[in-house]
Amino acid sequence: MRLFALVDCNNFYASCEKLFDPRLAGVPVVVLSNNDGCVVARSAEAKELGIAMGAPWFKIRAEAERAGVRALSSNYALYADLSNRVVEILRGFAPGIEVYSIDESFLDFSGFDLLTDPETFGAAVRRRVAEWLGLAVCVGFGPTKTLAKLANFCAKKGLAGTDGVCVIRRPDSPELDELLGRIPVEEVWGVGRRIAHRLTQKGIRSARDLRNADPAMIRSRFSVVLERTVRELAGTSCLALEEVLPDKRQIAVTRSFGSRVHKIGDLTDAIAHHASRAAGKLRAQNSVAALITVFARTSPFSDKDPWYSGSLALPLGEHSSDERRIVGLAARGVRGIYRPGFAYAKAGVVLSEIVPADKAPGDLFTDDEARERAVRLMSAMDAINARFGRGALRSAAVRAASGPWVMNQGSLSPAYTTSWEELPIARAL
DNA sequence: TCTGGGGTCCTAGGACCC
DNA sequence: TCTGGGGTCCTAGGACCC
Repeated sequence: MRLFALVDCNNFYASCEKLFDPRLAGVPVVVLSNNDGCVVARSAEAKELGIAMGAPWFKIRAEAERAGVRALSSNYALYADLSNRVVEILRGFAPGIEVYSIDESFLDFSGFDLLTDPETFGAAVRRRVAEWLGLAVCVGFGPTKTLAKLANFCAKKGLAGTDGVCVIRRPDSPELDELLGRIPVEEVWGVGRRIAHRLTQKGIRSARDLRNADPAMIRSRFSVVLERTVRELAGTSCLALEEVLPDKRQIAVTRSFGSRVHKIGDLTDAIAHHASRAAGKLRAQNSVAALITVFARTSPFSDKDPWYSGSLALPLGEHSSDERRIVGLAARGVRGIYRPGFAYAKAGVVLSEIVPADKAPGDLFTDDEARERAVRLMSAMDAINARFGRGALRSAAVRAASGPWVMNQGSLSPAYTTSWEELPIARAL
């Protein structure tokens, strides 16, 4: 019998913020996306107030602040560090773990004796994360990943199970049948808005309806992906635990600007910055890329400003992760996409045709010695920046972050756990 | 004034091959 | 009059996830 668990942190970003700021206890808290654009996380109190996920902050700000809501800029240094700590704790519980997202992990207990029932085990996981980190998690167990995810949903919503733990043991039990009947089909993992709409038109409204659908029909009318979801709901495990996350095949760094950009110089600064970040991510996974795409666009929301979107794919000539090549080419590419007279709202850099550095095809004209020197230079640069901070040593094309393109972060909390200067201080009263 | 960012997978269709 | 069969590769677009 296979057994998966999905562990998911409650209101993760909002909980991380509350962890270090006692003034936020009991206060409705929302965390905003980059540029303080949209609500991407809400504390229980904020959900209670009916604040919607994804709501543009500028639209709801006045009303939310009247209701006492505190809004914070996203602090990814903090969330990533706490996420790693949660994962370390979970590793102590499970023989296999897949880190599925910053706040969710799948654990695989297939063929493993839990020594106790899953309910007790799940409670132990919750207790340890709460004691060691002060964060609340919910745990869902199921014979497939899709059912574990569903069990987690039920635990979170209090639909089944108790105290944040829900166990789906047998895919064919009458209790599960009843439960699935109460869950709308769009809550099933892999069913988004579009597919939910099409399914509903066919009379498939609940998770039970979807489980009972004919897999062959689903495959022909929808896709093989949805067919797998149907089979997983019925208890046949189709999705394996992916313990090692594969190298990225595409690396993107894109940002909305803090305010509109009009000048090519500012646009070039932004793109050079993003290219540098992307190249750093590329080297961090020990890969090289052959293609850079740069793009810039105006706001899709504005009725009065004319709309424009330009992008350009630039071959690097040979696979590379050399900061100088990537930043230089991206910055030159800006000349190809910039059109004067537009109010640019967003720009980005995408690296693709990525392969591991040791698998990069060479060609007759490759200067192996120069290439080797570049590799050593990049390692030295990355080592220096790791020690002295990002941007301590950089290409001259990457200027200090200033200008209209720099993103808004009106209310950024300290990097409590990753910077000596920002460690929280406890004082006796 | 102000609306996020970063990914993956699958499919259909076109171009091309013998 | 009558016009095959089988395949690969690539790209764009659509869908999903957090």
